[in-house]
Amino acid sequence: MKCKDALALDFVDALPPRADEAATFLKSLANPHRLLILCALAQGERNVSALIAETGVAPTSMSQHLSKLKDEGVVDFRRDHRTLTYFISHPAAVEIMAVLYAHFCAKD
Amino acid sequence: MKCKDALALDFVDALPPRADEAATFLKSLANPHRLLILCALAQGERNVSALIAETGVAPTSMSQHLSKLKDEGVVDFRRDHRTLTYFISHPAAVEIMAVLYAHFCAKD
DNA sequence: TTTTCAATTCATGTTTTTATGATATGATCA
DNA sequence: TGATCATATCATAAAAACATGAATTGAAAA
Repeated sequence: MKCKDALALDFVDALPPRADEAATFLKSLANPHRLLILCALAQGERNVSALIAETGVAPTSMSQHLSKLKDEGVVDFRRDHRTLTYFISHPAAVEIMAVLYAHFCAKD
Repeated sequence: MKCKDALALDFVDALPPRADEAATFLKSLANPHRLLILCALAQGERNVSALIAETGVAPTSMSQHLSKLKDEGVVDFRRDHRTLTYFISHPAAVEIMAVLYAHFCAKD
């Protein structure tokens, strides 16, 4: 039995009871602007102004996206002087981005 | 430099141009019913009736979810007699479920 | 060839997501 | 303490997602 098969059988049983939770988490990543934000944060922590400049997302929209990511535990922030510095706080987010990278960018 | 760091720097550059595509794909997984469907299909191919019985999702809703998964290339089907047999056709879907399993089920 | 059955499509209403402009907070600097 | 700057919240509208019942398709069996 291959490792991959064992894994498949495993999560097939364990995931359904957590489907709501898992779907809510996935949904918090499933937006192009939030992926851009997370790509920026994957390079290192950033304050909101830097994220706005780097991604082109409008300020109000940025606040809402960050708020949603924070609610879901994907990011967190710390206050630095007058600015808020955000960073990725959920390792699964990075792992999922790695899967997306492997399948949407590294194919060729 | 660790492998993880190299990966991070890599997808940070390559993913943004594909953010729309990647987000659309993630969105197609980001629903509790569709996760249930995919967990069932991860065990092996299934026809629609079996999926309905196994997941408790209503027929019309099932059709719509399968249609969305098919549009995004996550599943495909083949016609067997009078029934349609669906199966997972996108390896990234399984990889993402594995990440969800690892973080939402295998913590304890 | 008529009926049956698996599955889809249609039509509709509800909820959720997203964007945007205006306003508010709250820390800092003059 | 009054102005300024970073960021968040409010209010609203438009778009997308989701669920459900009714009608439809199309292959197979009677």
